[in-house]
Amino acid sequence: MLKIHNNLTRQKEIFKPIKEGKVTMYVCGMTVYDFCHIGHARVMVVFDVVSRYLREQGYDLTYVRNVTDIDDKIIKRANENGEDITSLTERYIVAMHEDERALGVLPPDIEPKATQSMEDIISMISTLIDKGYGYVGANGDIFYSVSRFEKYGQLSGKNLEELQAGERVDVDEAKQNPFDFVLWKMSKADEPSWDSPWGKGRPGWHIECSAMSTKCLGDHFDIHGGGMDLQFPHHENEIAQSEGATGHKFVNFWMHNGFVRINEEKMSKSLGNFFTVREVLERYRPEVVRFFILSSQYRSPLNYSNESLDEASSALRRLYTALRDLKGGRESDAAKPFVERFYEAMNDDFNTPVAVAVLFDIAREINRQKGESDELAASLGNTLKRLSGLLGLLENEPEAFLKLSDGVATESALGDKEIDQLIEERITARANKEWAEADRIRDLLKEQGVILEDITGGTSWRRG
RNA sequence: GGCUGAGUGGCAGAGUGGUUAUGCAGCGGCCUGCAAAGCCGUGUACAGCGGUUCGAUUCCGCUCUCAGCCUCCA
Repeated sequence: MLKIHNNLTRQKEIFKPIKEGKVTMYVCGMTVYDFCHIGHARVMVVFDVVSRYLREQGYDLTYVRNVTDIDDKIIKRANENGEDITSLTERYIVAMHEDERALGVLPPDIEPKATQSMEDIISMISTLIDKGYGYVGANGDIFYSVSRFEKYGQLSGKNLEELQAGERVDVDEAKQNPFDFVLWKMSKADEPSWDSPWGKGRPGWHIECSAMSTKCLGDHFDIHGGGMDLQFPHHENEIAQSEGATGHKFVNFWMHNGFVRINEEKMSKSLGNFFTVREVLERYRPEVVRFFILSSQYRSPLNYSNESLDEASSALRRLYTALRDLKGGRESDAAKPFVERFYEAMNDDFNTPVAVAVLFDIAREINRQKGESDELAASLGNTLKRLSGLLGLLENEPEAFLKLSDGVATESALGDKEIDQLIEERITARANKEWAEADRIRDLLKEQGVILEDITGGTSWRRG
């Protein structure tokens, strides 16, 4: 029985979809004006695992993740580059898809773009105005009147009185209330714009998600996800807009993933302390990054450092080492306790660190069985591969994984053929009990980052 | 200031009212020509102070510390 921590109630609740057997999920995606950083990677990987698991549980899932391709930052960046916003956003959408594929993230079913959803956006704003939630501000922009929406603050646990006490909100004369937010922003002469009943302009940030999610999934859907920082005001505003416009409940389960941190501080564009996915992938293999992300629970903070990535790499090597040299075979009942624990962990709000711990327990059992019962070892190996596959892990060939190293430094070192050649020479030396020569070759390879393992029936190698 | 969340062994990271997380690193042993890998064993961990309890790291209160949101942000 799957339980999900619902941020609307701040507790774990038994997950029950609106329509039996079907799940509808919307995740706030990227604003495409730059490369994705590791924080974005976490959202992608976390909800990729959620979607894989829901499907594995037999649900017919529709997974929507939007692309924000019109916004102030995009306009600013395009101006700085002296290019059209479309050429800017298209370039970064391609880059985002490359990053996703590299990380083994399966694409969402629908990936709507704000610029292609103008009709729905305008229609929702019209409805909001008709229902008295939207008004024309002193500057011509259309605003949402938060005081009209009684439940405003339900998701973030804030109320308007407390918010008034805050000092970080701009006083804008055009608004009736400082917490009112823009639904439609009038464009200046040289800005990209779309026609609307209120004049040429562009949508506010929050309205696009309300419009696209309800368009793709209906007025009421199961899961809405995104980063912690979107909880307020973005998701709060989405609820106000959607429920204001449709008149009924918007989303049942709200899921927010924790931040990636660097030195205990949030990684973000504005702080400038971010690493892009492609920078990290120059140094670590995609699966290592994925393992790193899944080694902590999705709601916890995740501290990024080279040490953590190195550790993820070592840990993954242990799993692949267990899978090495296994024969094929079917899964057996012997795996049952492990399988049960794995599902129990996943059912507990996607507790991937515990699920991963089970993978290590299976690996230990495989290692014990190797030589004892190769059949059982192989069978457990299949279980290990199946379960890790649900996390998008261990999908490479063990030999292939072990023979590659992280980083580019060792790429230019010895090629596989030369390594095999030296190993042959060493095998001959060992056969003649020329230990000094055998050790010389082993040390030589070690200097090149190649570690030998003499196992029964031969010598295998890996890059350390 | 308001509102969240968190403080676990050398590090990372789960979890629990009384019993082994798991991984990385360390130490001892087995295996090995020697290694590597693997297996076995090993570390008096739960921020502090009170309270509830037969018993609390786990529940309650207070204190301290950290992070996040309250402005764009995954």
